[in-house]
Amino acid sequence: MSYTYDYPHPAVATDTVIFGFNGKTLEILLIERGIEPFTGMWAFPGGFLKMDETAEECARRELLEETGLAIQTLKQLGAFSAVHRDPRERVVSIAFYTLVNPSEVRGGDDAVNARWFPVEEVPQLAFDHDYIFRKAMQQLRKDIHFEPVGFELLGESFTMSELQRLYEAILGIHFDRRNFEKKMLQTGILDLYDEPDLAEEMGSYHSCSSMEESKSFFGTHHEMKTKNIDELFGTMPNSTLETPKQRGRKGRRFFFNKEKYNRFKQDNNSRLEF
Amino acid sequence: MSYTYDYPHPAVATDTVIFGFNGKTLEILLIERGIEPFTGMWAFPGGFLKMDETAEECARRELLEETGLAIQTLKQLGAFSAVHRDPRERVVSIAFYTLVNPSEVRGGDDAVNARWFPVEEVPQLAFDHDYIFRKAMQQLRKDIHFEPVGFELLGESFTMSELQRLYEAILGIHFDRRNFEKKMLQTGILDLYDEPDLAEEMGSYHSCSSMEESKSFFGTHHEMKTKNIDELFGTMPNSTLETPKQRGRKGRRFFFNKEKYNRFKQDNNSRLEF
DNA sequence: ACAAAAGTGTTTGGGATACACCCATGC
DNA sequence: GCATGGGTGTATCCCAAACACTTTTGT
Repeated sequence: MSYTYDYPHPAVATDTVIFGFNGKTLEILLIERGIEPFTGMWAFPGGFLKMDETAEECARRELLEETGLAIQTLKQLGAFSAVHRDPRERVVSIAFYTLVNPSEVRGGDDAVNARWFPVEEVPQLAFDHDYIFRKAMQQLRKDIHFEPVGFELLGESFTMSELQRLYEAILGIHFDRRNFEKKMLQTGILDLYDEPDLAEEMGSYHSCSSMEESKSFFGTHHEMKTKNIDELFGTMPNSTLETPKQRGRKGRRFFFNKEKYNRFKQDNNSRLEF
Repeated sequence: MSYTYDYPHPAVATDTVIFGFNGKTLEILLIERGIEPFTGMWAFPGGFLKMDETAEECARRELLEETGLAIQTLKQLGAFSAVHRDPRERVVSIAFYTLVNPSEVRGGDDAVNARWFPVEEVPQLAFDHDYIFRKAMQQLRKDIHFEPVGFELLGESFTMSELQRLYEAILGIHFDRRNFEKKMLQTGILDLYDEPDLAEEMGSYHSCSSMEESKSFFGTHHEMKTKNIDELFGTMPNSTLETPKQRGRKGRRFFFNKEKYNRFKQDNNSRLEF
């Protein structure tokens, strides 16, 4: 079966950058390519658009097929249309990004050829995915200032320092603990989390974030270092990378109150911030 | 001649939202469709992607062909991929937006079926262009906080109140004159403009902005009102719409100092603004 | 002359920043 | 018991916001 057009048509594909946060480092989910071109290289999950689905639906479908992840929210990064970005034929890719709570995802890890990489240790990627990755990082850093994207990376509840570490990992800067907490609470979009069942909550908490698991999981690819990441993280203080133990203590837990956020959003719609 | 593929390919097109500012209102440039579908309706300039050009090159080319505008900078809005957004065939459109100094554009006005519309008076548009327009307004309002997009809408030099009216038109809010000036000057990206030749400067200034020209130009379409615009501008104070004369007085003129901006940008790269 | 816009400073309040000690927990 | 992280309050500073009168220009 073949499809004929009066004018040449490019192929249209989607690619998705999936960010995760393991309590210490920000990571992205990559798959290893099994076919040409770029066999053996790592790339973002994605695939070709079907004629009866939107780009976002396509990205969601490919994500489910390739990584087992069922994602609700995807944010569009934009279209990438360099003429020779795919050596096979002309392919325009619409890229998305999303943030997931790692605990929901660990199941997909043992899928062959799909793995999380800390953003500081991303290998060279297939196609123009290095470029897409840089754009995704920029976008994430922009968005986190205005949208509660960060909370999607954490579990249903989280401690203030988990949240702070997340912000520090994304933005690459350090905040004063007390000032950070004050500012976050002042927004009014966080509420204290009454642990519904302490054992259960702590159980899932540990299962997705203890250092032992993280270490064994990230295992052997600490030597993979690329230049583009040095550009991105050149100004990042080492502090966020040096403290090995950052989880497991008790503390007040919070949750993201969506109703309060929606009200907050309406109030702060238009303000001047050159 | 025809083109055959093993899998169905959507067509890929671009559309461009062109913002202009006439000293009082924010406008967009629309073209009237001469062919099916949506014959007679207004739409954004755009067209189909060629196989040897990027999406941005395509948008630039179509802009030149359809409106005579030679634009350097286009910002991508994103891809629009609703399955039935074009009744002819599956078309994915990559939308851009740009801001132009109206004085450079007035020449293109008399082209039949291309006209500027104040953003408050945009008619119903073809395809999903109403939606694209809303996205463009949102994006512009976001971007103006962080990027010096506004200056592209003004001439080489401008007065502080012209700049203020532009910000007020885009954001739909009112600023205190003195605070606005202080804040703008504090950024350090504006410099005083030494008029190179007073007569020449004032000449081109008047030629693109006097009220007489604006009035005759916008002439007869003040009755065109759409709901989606009411949504966007529901909270806009009437003040920006009621004062008829807002130009022509002398005053200190400024210009946008790109070198200073670049330095400013590097310094303020990462800051916390939830 | 009159109307509209340009030019100009100060005060005040709130939010951001900087900063240090004690306590609880886990090892 | 030791190390790590959790919990907590205050003083300062800077920026944003509010605010009015005089001068200049255009008609």
